[in-house]
Amino acid sequence: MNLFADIRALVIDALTALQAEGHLPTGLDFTAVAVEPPRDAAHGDMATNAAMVLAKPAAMQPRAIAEILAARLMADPRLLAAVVAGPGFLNLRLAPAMWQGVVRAALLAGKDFGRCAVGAGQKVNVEFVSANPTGPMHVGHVRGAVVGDALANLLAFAGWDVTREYYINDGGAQVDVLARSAFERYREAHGLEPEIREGLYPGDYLIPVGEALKAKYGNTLLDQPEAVWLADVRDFATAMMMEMIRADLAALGVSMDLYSSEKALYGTGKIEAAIDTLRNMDLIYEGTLEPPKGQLPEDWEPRMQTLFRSTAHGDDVDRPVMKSDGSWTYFAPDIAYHYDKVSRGYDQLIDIFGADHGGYVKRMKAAVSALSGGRVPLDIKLIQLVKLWKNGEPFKMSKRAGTFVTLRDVVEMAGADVTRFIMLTRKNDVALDFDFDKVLEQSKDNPVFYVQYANARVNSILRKAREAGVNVSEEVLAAADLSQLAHPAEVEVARKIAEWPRLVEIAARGNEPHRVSFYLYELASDLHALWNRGNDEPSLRFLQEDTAVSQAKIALARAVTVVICAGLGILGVTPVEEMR
RNA sequence: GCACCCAUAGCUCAGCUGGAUAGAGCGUUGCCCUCCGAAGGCAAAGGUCGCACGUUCGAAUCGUGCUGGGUGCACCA
Repeated sequence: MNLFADIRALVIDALTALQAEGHLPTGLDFTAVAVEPPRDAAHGDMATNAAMVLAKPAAMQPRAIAEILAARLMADPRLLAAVVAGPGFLNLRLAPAMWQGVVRAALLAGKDFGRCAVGAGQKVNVEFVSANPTGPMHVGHVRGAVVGDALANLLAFAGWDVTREYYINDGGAQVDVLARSAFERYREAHGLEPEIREGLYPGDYLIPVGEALKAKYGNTLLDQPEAVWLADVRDFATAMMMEMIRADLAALGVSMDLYSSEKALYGTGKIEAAIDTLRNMDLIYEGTLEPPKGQLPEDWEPRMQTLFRSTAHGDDVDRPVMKSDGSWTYFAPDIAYHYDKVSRGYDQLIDIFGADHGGYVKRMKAAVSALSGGRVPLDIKLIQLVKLWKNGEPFKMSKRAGTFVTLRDVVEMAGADVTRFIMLTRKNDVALDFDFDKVLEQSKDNPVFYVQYANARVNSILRKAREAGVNVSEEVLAAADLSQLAHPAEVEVARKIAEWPRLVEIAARGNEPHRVSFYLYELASDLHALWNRGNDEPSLRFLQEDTAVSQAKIALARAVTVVICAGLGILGVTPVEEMR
């Protein structure tokens, strides 16, 4: 249930009735009519802008519309008051039973409270992480992994049919470098001195790969030329790297539905087919690009290449799909890969990229726009950098890799739950500070702690209630006499709970999982505030002499954790039942 | 030179696809623990929403042009 949607429907009904009675002209478009929480709670429970957005098309004064709408709405028992305010706002005061109904609805729905169908079962593909299979995942990947995973959870919760996908970049030059690096470790495994030349991957994580190569091939590759072993070693090493990456993702609580391989596109005609499709639309041509404006690169020279006319779909310049030597650019298999996703019947594609891929956005959107005939929208989320801090200074060194901080370093130091939550406390296109000292602190400054603490407090209430012999089973709480919850401080909490389904919709529509984190923090604050008021006003404490009253108050608290658990579930964070 | 992102309180940041007097935390200041729910609570001060035009009943939000910061910019992946 979404109380805001319910009340909006009520407003629309009233407007329609007013039309039928001739008080409003017919043919009005109601899509802009909104029912929202007012910024200031003193204005009421909900506010509608109906009169203002309809004033012009109806050729009436906004306040006049608001007046007749208010009179009409007052006939409904669900509303206590409808007051015209300001330029034509209509402030609505809901009957207490409405808020109590929200609490009950939350208890009955449990972990599914807020689940909705705005996605309408549409198929959406979320591609994220897609780290090169050349080493362990590092900090730079963590945020993208968390955002992608949480977004996928969110969309699924809001009624989309979600596929999580990882695109393995195993077709380019970097996996050849990996193979050469691994080969040196293979030689090392045979007691030879490895030659980690400039440009090879120096990390220790390749030592086990060398050992494994030895176990598989013995010494048969030792003195062979690269041409003999490159392909085999490359496949072998890539597979091992992917094992490691899967384990890294698992440590962060991320699992993929599908791993797609770039290499698998080569030699199958898929790239050719995708390019041909574009060619048939007259979007592929042989040509020469203009030199870049401004400072000219030293070695610039005009080159005849195969180009994609991405400018026809919003890009700034056309982009090469084939190099002058006849091999594909990186863009070509990417086009084929996205064509493949489109062909698989997705209604919507989402790519989660690092911020350094900003220059890639327009061409990728152009390709998808062309290949899907404009049918499939592609949303690309660019993930800004995470800056790590420890002891008041930037944290750069990894004990494991020596050079870069790995995902494992972060998860081991902060824990997967804390890492995930903090990574979702900023919108994706803003840089994020991750301070190991602060995220582990047990204080109000730390949003993870604060939300978990709220959950733990409620669990402690439930425990105490049971000890006191109060029945707080799900059934009893859901059936409690909630008319006891009349105090403004309690209604405030119920009001926040009522916002949850609406927030899910907004966050899902905008592909913005970070909204969930902020909402949970606010909800936790409201619960803590109510708890604190119990210090001064014993009547607001959750445990009362009267069992029925206790049950009503505990039902409210329990509803808070229902929402916290649902929200944390979307974030992929485990709720904590007890603080230690 | 071009493209994309960012700019909101002293600091770190929210801000609901255009709504009312722009919010929260930290910090600052002032109150509140002999006891019953203080790993705290209550209250106050603090803003030309980077700047300038424009769109309209109404702009932090949309458009244009600037300023400042970040990122990326020919066959690299």
